[in-house]
Amino acid sequence: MQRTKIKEILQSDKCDYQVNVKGWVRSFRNNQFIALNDGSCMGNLQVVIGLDADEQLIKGINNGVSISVDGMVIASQGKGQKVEIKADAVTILGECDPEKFPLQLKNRPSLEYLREIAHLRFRTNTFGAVFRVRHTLAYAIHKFFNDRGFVYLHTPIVTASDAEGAGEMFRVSTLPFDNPPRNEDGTINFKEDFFGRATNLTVSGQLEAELGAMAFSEVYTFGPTFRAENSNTARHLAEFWMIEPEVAFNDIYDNMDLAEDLLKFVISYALEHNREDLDFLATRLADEEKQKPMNERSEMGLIEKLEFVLNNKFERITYTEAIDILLDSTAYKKKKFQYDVKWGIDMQSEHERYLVEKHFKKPVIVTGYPKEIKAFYMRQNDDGKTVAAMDILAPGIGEIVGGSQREERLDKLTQRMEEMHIPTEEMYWYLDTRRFGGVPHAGFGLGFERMVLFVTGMTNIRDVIPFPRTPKNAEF
RNA sequence: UCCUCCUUAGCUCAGUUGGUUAGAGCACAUGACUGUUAAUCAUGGGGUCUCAGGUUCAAGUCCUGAAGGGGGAGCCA
Repeated sequence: MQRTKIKEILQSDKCDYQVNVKGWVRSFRNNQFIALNDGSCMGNLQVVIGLDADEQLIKGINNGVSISVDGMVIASQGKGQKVEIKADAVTILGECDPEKFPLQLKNRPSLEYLREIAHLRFRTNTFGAVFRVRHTLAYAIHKFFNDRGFVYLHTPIVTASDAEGAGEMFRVSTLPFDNPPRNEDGTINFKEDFFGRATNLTVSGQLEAELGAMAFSEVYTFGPTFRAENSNTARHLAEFWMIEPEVAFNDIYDNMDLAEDLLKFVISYALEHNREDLDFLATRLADEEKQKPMNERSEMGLIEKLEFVLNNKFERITYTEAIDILLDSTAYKKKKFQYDVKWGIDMQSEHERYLVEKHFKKPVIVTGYPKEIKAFYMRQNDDGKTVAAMDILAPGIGEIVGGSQREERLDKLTQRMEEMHIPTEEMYWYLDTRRFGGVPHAGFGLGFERMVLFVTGMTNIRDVIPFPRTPKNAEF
């Protein structure tokens, strides 16, 4: 008999039909009631075993065991669920030694502990919900761009350029570590390496995406990104996923609209398709908040927050306005900021948090940053001081999107590259787009895990990627 | 990388001013009960108190160092 997904059975009120279900035992009560979960949804299906069941079978049914059940879906006699399965036959597919099974759900294992057994944590309610939502968000991103006629461009994972200066890179090499070929001056001879040159894992697909946009008009990338920074925070990973749309003929304002539309679309898509998971995560978050002192609790629940974001326009301010707001704040006047505020600084996270969480209390798009603190490819504004950059700051997360209108004027671009000591000869392929039919264009990078954090209400980025890679940690 | 806190049973955590045999809940085993919802009740087994030194008559408790983890910061998405 073909397997029926538990989600399908729980979603319908239909009764009195024969099914087969397979899944993992979450709890076994009273030698009679199995709570069975197959990952298709949050809820467990109650499987009822007759009291006359085989003793060996009953002994074998522990938490974590995988089973196959044939039986009749009936209206439940007990409270707590509409339907249940009266089992005719139960087969144990894979046993699970309860003495050794590290996942004991009744102990409410901590997120930190579950991170150490990340290969088993999918079998918990929290991580089940998180990764179903993560899937939905990934799908919604592709749907959003596909519906708008974007081409999904696969930019390379292995790259030779270190142009963007986005951070420390992981070297890709097949040279022997202990005895690499050397040049006469003692430096390593990468001409003998696999690619015939020094190569690294990508830190961004943007530059390549720009090339695609100069032909397809609108493209996006969605792939893994690698930063070898020694960052030990709840917001950083060495391997993370990034979405980078790049659109020809767009200016910075179109770019802001696109980013805001994208974020709102994927949030609404998740609310629509993963409501049960999000409700669970909202409850989990509310429980966690109860542990905190009053003044640290957030004013809104998770669902409320997501709906608020959907229903309100993101605040749009310039960097100069942002600095003025900070200078005018009581926090600044009472010297609450650890770092000083003045025009030209790269805003610290305490400043960004003030703007987003205290002043505006919603996502804020900041534009027009000083050119000194931004990348070479950003379009220079007429004031000669600022560039057409935009960062979207989200409450609780900080920078979730970073983007800009790109400098399409060849002379201005090469001049800026020279000022910042970026080799223009090596970057000929990038500059060619400005030489041969270049157009104004804009794009941004959206950190996927940061978005998953925002939507799920989780607080540590290591809990929203299946197998986190961070300094000193590449287990599993 | 910096600051700060933590590490006690398989898990979550108590452990008093340094003082005899380190406790609880859950999990596990055995038995009872059987429409349960983190089932319940009884009984039982389970400890290199993270590791290495040190102070002391005596260290889970105090000191030094190391490892791992949390929170905050920097870098950023």
